[in-house]
Amino acid sequence: MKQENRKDEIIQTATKLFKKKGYSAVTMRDIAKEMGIKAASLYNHINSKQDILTTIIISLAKEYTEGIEIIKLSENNSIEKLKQIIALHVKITTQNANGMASLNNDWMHLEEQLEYYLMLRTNYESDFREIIIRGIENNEITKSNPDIILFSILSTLRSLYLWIPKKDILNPNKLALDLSSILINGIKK
Amino acid sequence: MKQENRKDEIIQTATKLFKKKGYSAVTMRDIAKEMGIKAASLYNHINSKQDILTTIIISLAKEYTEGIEIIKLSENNSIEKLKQIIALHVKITTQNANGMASLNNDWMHLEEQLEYYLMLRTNYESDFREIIIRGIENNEITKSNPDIILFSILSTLRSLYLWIPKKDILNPNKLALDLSSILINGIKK
DNA sequence: AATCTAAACTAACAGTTGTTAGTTTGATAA
DNA sequence: TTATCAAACTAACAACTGTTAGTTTAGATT
Repeated sequence: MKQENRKDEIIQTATKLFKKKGYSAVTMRDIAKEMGIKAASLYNHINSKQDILTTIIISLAKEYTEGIEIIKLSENNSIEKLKQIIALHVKITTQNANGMASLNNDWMHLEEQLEYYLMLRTNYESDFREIIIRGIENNEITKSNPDIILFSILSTLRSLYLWIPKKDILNPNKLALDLSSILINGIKK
Repeated sequence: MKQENRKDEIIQTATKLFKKKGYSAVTMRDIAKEMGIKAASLYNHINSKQDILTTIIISLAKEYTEGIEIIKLSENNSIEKLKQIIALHVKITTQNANGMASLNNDWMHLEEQLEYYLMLRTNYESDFREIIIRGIENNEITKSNPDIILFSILSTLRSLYLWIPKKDILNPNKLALDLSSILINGIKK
């Protein structure tokens, strides 16, 4: 039977190169060279370059969707839910920092699955926004434009992929706690 | 004499397309088509595709460098300096949101000027970090890992280009104030 | 020993890429 | 009117792109 782990190697290698130069700038020959084989050989394992990108992005998008679904349905208060969202991003990004680069920067090169991806993203942002709005209503969160709060937190979380791989400053749990403190309580003494 | 504003039109058009699809995915024929001319005609005004990218990125990077230089030398306290940095990002991004996409996502495609760009970026981050560290020493800022504070604020500011163009929610001054409040004081009531 | 098969290979394709060379156009200045 | 010239054009290039077809290799199974 076909060894699925060779396919995974290709996806992993592609993901690494996509982070470095972006999807469009990486050629099939680049990916093959990195693995020590010829470009044509890749097609014994994958269908197309486009398929690689789709695999990377959609699987990550689903992880986020499933994660926030659980948080949304939990009984916690709003601040607690925000902390869970922060931990979710730290966890997924720690596991696959390279893939997060594609999710953030190359989603527009999806073709058949572009619309589906956008739906997942819109839903995710809606769920997130809803948690913030409920927090303001419950007097847990400062009365302020929910979109600016959403944007501010989400931007930081979406950029984690750039920082987490750097000289493994911290373990993921400590990072999630520190981030929660800064994003929720601010930095002013 | 050569009309410099035609060159500016090309750079502006390219910047818009670079934001949409990234530098590598945009062809000279794309840029020309958007302007209603042929690709070869672009070369009456610009030297190369690479030159366009360099112009976009280096001019923005210099704006940030000059901005933080002034803030660094001012007599304000640390919190005030942070507010000035936030206002600087809002101002530059409001003026050229499309260009910020290239600065954030396509800097790795710089060639001759890559090293210079990286120097500017490293210096900018060092100045920013130094302001945070002084703030902690002065008891203005919570004792916490300065790199996480830096990362958290800078990620939000670097993502502004994605949000500012959206349905002009706010005028820049109000946005800068709201952002300062959230980033500095947090969101917890 | 013979067969099978996953996974590599070589060779080639049709289309696209950034760019150059040389030419035409049309408005302005002499 | 004529000359000038910025800025468009057509045509072409060599290199590179994703992908396919057909072949070889080498280890495992019969």
